[in-house]
Amino acid sequence: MLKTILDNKEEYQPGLSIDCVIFGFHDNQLKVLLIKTKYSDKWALPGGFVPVNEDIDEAAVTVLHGRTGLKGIFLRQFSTFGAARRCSVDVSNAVLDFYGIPLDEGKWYASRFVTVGYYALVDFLQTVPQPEGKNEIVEWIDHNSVPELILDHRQILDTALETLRMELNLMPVGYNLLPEKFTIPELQKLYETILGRKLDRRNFLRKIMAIGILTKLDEKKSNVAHKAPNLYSFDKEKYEEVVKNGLTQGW
Amino acid sequence: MLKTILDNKEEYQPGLSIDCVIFGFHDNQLKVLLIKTKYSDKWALPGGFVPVNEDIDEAAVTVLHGRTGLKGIFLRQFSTFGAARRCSVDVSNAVLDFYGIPLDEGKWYASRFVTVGYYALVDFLQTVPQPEGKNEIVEWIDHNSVPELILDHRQILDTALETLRMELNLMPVGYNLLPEKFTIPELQKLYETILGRKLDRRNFLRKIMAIGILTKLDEKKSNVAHKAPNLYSFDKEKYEEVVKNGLTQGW
DNA sequence: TCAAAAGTGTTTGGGATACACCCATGT
DNA sequence: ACATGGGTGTATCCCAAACACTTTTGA
Repeated sequence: MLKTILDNKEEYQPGLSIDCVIFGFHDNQLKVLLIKTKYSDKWALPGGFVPVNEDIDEAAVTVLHGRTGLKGIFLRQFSTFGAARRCSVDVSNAVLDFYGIPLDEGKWYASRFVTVGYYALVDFLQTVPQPEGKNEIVEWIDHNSVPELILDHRQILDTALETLRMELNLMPVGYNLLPEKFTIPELQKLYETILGRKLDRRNFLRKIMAIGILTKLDEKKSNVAHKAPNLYSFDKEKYEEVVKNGLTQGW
Repeated sequence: MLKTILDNKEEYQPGLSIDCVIFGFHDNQLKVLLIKTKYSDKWALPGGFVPVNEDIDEAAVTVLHGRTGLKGIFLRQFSTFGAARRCSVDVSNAVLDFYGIPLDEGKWYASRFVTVGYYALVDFLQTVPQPEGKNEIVEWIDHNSVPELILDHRQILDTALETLRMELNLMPVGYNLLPEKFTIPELQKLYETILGRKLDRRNFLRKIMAIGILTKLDEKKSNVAHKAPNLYSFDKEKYEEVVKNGLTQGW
């Protein structure tokens, strides 16, 4: 933890951190994985530091894996936040105080930090939130009910969502956010939730099928009220191809 | 310069730099402002370091102003480059050697750096390239004739252009790249150069006029071969409005 | 039998593309 | 006069948006 890092601070890039906005989808809601530590009454994005001989992308993978147990998922750098006053000495000192670390030992941590923002799309059900030790809680929170966050994390979160909305026009989304088998209405809800607006069912079906990444399964969802919707899965091969080549159309 | 920075290294964010891809437009060519230093046979992007109590955006403005003498121009962060091996010890040692700085004094400089990439769009004719001291040359280079660059600067440049192409769909471009009065064919050449493909004259005119940011002047370009083209200027007010609200269409 | 969600086709309008002719000017 | 680039209008096509009825199932 922090103590360990401070004891080995030469092995970490000074003044640089990673923050991850981890999106999941459940109950037709867009969720964000957030952390609540005992030394602050505000929530925070999961983050970490960058080992000096590790790519920042790798460091982001480490953060993600550390909090979700997931690997090989969609992860993308979207912006770097470096306002001079984005770090508050009060906050860092409170943390040092909580751990009983003297201020001079904690100088590395209390200095000005620039943070690189990444966002990830993960499968809610496969995610096992993993708190580091007993001093924190890791939880999925509905993106509409996100409480006050520390520092500029609210801005980081908003920028991530904005970027995701943009990139929805450039790539297909869903492979990492939905279970293997899903229905078209579920996929549509996902798009609607990300975009924050309603889409027409018929037009959505046509567009999403035109991309050619969906396979209609010979199976219907069971145990549902009303008419049972068909199940679909992604054609992984074609999906990857489209991710590589990009989409032409938009939403 | 470097010596001054090293003597005051506590005032700079360690391991963090700014690199600017400065685009200009002249002779129907997209130009990039590059630097050639005496201590390397390769060219480089203009860059700089980040004072600890300055926003990274401000630091980028400083770099830009330092090299071009320009202020208040279009500047945008596009990506952060943090591969572990993007910095070569050989390169930094060569620089230190050139300045006659002992290796131990130059430790700060020779450590691993992460760099934040910004790109700028500036008016070629208003730009006065400003070398720092006698050890460097600052020059506009046609983006098609960019020589080998140091480190990963080639990748940074390519990513910048890619981003610019993307953002052409989201915002109007030209206010900072063209002189006050310009012709439609000039503006079209600019778009063609950025996009790397030809556009239809008639369709271009219709689309660009539909945005509603151009004012047709009662004036024609003089001293030109063939039919004198009309001069236009940007309606600054509407231009800013569209920059704020974004475009809907694409190219 | 009724309410609620799923499945399916057609029409229409606007934007993108393709295309051709006339005009002005310097050589 | 002619070659070169500038200016303008129209037809077409395709994609996106709008829209209504039928089907299935649980309550």
